[in-house]
Amino acid sequence: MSTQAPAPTRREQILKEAARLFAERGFHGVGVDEIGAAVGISGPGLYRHFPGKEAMLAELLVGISGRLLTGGKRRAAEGEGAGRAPAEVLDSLIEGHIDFALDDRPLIILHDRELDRLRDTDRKLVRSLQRQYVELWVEVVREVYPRLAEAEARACVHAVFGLLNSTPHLGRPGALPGRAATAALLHRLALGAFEGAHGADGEPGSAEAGQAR
Amino acid sequence: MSTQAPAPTRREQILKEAARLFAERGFHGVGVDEIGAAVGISGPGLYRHFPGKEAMLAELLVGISGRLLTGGKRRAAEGEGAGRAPAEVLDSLIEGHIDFALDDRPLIILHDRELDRLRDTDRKLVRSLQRQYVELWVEVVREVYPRLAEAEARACVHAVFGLLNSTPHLGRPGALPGRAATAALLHRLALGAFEGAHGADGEPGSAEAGQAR
DNA sequence: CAGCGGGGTTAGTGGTCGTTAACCTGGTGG
DNA sequence: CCACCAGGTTAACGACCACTAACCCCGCTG
Repeated sequence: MSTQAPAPTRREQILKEAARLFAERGFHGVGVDEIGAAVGISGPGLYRHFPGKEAMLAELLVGISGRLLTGGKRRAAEGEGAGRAPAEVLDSLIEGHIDFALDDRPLIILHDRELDRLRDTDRKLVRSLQRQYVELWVEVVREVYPRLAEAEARACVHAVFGLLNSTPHLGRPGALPGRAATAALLHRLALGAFEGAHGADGEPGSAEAGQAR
Repeated sequence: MSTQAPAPTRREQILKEAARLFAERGFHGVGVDEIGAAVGISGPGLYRHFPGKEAMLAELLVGISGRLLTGGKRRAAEGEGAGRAPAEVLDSLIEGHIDFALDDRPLIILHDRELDRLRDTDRKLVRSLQRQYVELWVEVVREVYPRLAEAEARACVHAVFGLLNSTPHLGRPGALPGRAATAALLHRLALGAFEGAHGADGEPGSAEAGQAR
């Protein structure tokens, strides 16, 4: 474990504090002086590490989107390589996303809150990564719940993301017993949501309109 | 229906456009000139209607928090007055929240995104309204799913709010067939989530730790 | 020991933004 | 006809803020 955290570099410190501050007060609500102060240097010293304030946000958002996607891809590949059932792969995806949501709360917040503050090129990259991540989920979900049309499945995935990403809101008094219990509860909630969506098809006549691909 | 929309007053126009802009670009990302331009007047003309930019945000957030709470109270009272089962009351709460989420997307976004930009007094008021709304749900949820400890139920409610409030994210191509289908899907997702949380108690030994009150 | 470059510092600088001031106008009641 | 007032306008002010410039220090390496 000592190789995992070999004294964080200054860049990493800055990114971590910037993420926290951006999540707390919004991108426009935080000044570079505050970010600098949070890591012990002051103001324009940040420009020795980043070309600008927006570059920090970009790196944060690209980073988390990329890590989510690669993590998801790895889990999907593990399931496909072995003969694992799709339901197990979905379990694994859910677990991975919960880990992110619980361990990187500020990033989860930024991830769907400050995307529009990026330059076009960065924003497109992040959106592309996010879209791939969603489509990864959609494929797995449709294997597990084949009665869901593609559009329905996508809506379900977005909704479950909203559910899993709600962790920031329940952090106030450390309400839940512990991390493991919270993770287990979120897992059950997510699975239940998919089950519920799959259960009855709601209005008949709306489902078969969505062609498979 | 003509009495419902008797030509929107200027104040209402301003609030509506301000909500849209705040939701799109964040409170700090929108200038008063843009808000004014969105309603056909320009810049400081807004100060004939509001004492300042923050007052607009405050009115928006207090408004939606209040409407959510009063709507929830009404639905709970209707269920209690008649001999309705708690499950029906929960259905009604879910339906009401979905209506808000689908009809007032910008406000739903602001509601959990820009709360910290308010003055202390306003923020406390909004938080109080939000807390009462959550507690209303928690009570109903615990009647329907009595095996949930209070803290668990509260976490579930927050998570389901996250789920229902995810509607902004799926709006891109009008993915789902129509409003009714989307609402039905969200309803099934929410109910399924509660069912999933209630299903197996996860780790035994963690549940009975949470005292009822 | 020279030099040099990574990583700081403080002092501007230009631009944006919320807010105020001063002024205008068209309708309305006495 | 006059006073007034709700609801605008433009101009300006002051604060803030991202970013740049100029300078500095110190641990290397040759």
